Amino acid sequence: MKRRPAATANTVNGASDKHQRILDAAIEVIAEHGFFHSRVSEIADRAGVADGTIYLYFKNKDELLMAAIDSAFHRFIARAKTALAEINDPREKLRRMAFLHLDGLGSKRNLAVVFQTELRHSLKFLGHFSHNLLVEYFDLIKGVLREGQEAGVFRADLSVTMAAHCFFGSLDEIVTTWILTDRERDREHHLSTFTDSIVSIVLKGVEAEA
Amino acid sequence: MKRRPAATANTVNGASDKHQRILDAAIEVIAEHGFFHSRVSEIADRAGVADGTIYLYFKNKDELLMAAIDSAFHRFIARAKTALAEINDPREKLRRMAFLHLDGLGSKRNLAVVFQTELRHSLKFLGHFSHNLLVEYFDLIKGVLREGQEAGVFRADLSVTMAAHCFFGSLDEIVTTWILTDRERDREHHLSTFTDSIVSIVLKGVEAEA
Amino acid sequence: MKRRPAATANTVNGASDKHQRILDAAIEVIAEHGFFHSRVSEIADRAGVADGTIYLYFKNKDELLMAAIDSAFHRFIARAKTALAEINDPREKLRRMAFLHLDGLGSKRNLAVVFQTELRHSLKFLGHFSHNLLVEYFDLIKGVLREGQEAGVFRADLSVTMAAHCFFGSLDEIVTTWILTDRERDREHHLSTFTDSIVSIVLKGVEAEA
Amino acid sequence: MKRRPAATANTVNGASDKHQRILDAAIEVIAEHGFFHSRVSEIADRAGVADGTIYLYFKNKDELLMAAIDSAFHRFIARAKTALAEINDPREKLRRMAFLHLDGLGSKRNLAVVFQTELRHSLKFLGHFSHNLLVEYFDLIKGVLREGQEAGVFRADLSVTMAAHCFFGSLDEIVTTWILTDRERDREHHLSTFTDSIVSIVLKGVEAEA
DNA sequence: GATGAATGAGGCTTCATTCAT
DNA sequence: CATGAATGAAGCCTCATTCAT
Repeated sequence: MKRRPAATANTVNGASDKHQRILDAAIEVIAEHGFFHSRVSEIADRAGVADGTIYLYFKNKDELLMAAIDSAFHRFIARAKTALAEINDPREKLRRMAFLHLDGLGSKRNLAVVFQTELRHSLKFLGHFSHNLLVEYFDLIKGVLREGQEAGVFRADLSVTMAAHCFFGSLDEIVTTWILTDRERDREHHLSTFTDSIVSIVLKGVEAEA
Repeated sequence: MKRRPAATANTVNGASDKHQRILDAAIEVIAEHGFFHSRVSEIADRAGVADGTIYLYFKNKDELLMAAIDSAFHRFIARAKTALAEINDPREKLRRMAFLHLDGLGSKRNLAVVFQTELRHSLKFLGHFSHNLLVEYFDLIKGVLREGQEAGVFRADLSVTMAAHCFFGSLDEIVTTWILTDRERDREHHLSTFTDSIVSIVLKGVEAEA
Repeated sequence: MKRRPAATANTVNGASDKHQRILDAAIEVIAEHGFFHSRVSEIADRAGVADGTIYLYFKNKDELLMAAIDSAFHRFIARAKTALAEINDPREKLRRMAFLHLDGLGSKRNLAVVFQTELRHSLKFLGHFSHNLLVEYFDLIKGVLREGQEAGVFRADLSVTMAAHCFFGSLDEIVTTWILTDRERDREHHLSTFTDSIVSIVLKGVEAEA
Repeated sequence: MKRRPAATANTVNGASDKHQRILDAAIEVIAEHGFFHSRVSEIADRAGVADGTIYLYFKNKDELLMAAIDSAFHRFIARAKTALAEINDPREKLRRMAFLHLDGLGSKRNLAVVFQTELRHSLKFLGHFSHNLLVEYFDLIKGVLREGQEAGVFRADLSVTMAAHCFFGSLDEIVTTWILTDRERDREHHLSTFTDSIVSIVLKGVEAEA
């Protein structure tokens, strides 16, 4: 493609992957100003490239912002998948997912802000790529729940889908609240601290009677 | 001297409450286009007033949109409060709140769209009124949970705040998924249908051992 | 149409017809800079309106420029039609048309510049309205030629269309040359001065043998 | 030190005359998009060279486009000159010029489009080289007309300049109309078909009485 | 109170041109 | 000589807001 360098061109020699630098800058700017108040020129600035360079890598502003969110989401999910592969006990898997969710977002506030305030936006108003990723994440959760049911450790009488909503919704809600908390000090409570409280409730909700 | 008409001026002679008509139009338009893509002129159109008239009732676009969301949120909460007053059993209260939440949003799709896609936005980027309302809603939930703990029907070992997050988060998540579902047919499942599934999980999660 | 004042709104009370003022300014600017180097902001300036006002009257830059050319062309043709109505002799009609063509453009250099340098452009690359007007002008010429053939004063053996091309082409060529002549003095020869020379040739070319 | 390769450098070993390939590509692109909408990168594409290479052969975009038009115009005139040298009768010369004009453009539609829609533009807004070529073409015509007057076969009472305008203008007008005609079928009438009709009129207009 | 024509600041995007390789 | 990724200036257009009627 003339006038469009391959997205992965410089990835190998790690040197100056503008593509990635632009994506990172975009996440930063979106976190600060929100989707629709993010200016292309500011993203270019932070990525250390000229305004026009953005358009060598992305068709337009919306595609850039979408790509930034998608890309971050993608890496978020990939990490979860890898981590789960090493665990067997469904209850432990669930606990681990909760921890990864809270820790992953808790350690990257910008990313968390974007996920909690802009992701739904992009789902409703922009594109469909993110939607597939969300489905993938849900499938991951549902898979664990199903395993648990088959292993007899999770209640067989409840809808896996509903349980997944409860699990994800609870985590999501905690993160949102954390994001909206302005007080620096409160944030230091490291989001992942809440893992046990949440898991304690949801797990008991889904566990089969002893 | 331009004066801003009292918000309730025409409410009495129900005839032409432009204030409310503008707020309703705003919710509609936000639901369709999102917060930052909503044009003042379109809101004016739908409310059947001139562009300039908007500014007799609201200071600027952001205040109008905030007011629209706040007003809708306010009515949403007021209904919940009223309904709860008639119930005693904490478990029944929780079940009732879940139903009201799902039914209230399930029967006004526009409102639901705004709540699920724009409310966080406004919480993070705009003002603080909605934030207070959200706190109020959470307090309502927490109040019920605390009552339950005192009555010995809810586990005493868990954080009321965390439990509230799980409860609200689960409901919120269901609504979001419903919103993002394009298929007309699926929507007909009336959101409130899911009440029992959700409550079954969360309630068991928070209930004290029999 | 909301947000679009009727094009003829103020025409009656002659006062401040912005629509026309913008069109006139556009012709001026196009004559100076050419179609694609005309800036909307400069047209707005000369018309004494804000940049945004242009867009209350025209959909976009191209539509404005096209409208300017079309409008001028339209008035040019209307004048020719009126004048011809008073004349009977086909030869005299032809002579009159030549004079009007040369005098009309010779007295409005800006208009002439636009017609000779931009009209073909707009015919090929932009829209189709001008094309219809050009056809109309040709029909006017052809009508005169046909009358002359029927009256026996013009050669019956030649294609009216070809003759019309010769007549129009000759005039058009003279105007173009005049336009491209930079020397002020030469221009003072009043374009219409050439009427007789041209008519002498073309008329003899089309006249029936005595 | 970047050096500009001699325009004829590679012409000898006919192999890779980039200079000419760029000029040809330019004519193509201008014909399609018009002068100001032609992109350097598209011309480079079609010439099969990199964008930057253009600047090894031409100072800037305008010079390239001008050169393309000039070069094509030059070859057009050269052919006419050569052909005329073989003919003696002024009337026959005129007829021959008309044929060459119509046939030359009729067989290269792209070239014709550029001549009819962009040449005036470049004359008015760009440079002066083409202007000299146009003068040369006119001198060619005027020379023939003067010969004819001296030989007593053309009217002595008319301005050679005016007659030249009529001759050129008539041909030019036919070509323009042909260009603007979209219908493939009509074009197949081979522009040169019109030679006799045109010559019949103009020649009679300029011929001396028998 | 109500109107809606007018305003003009601000941002996305294009594309001619450069220069390190 | 040739490349093509990168640059950054420049301009069209939108739309929140004002104010004369």
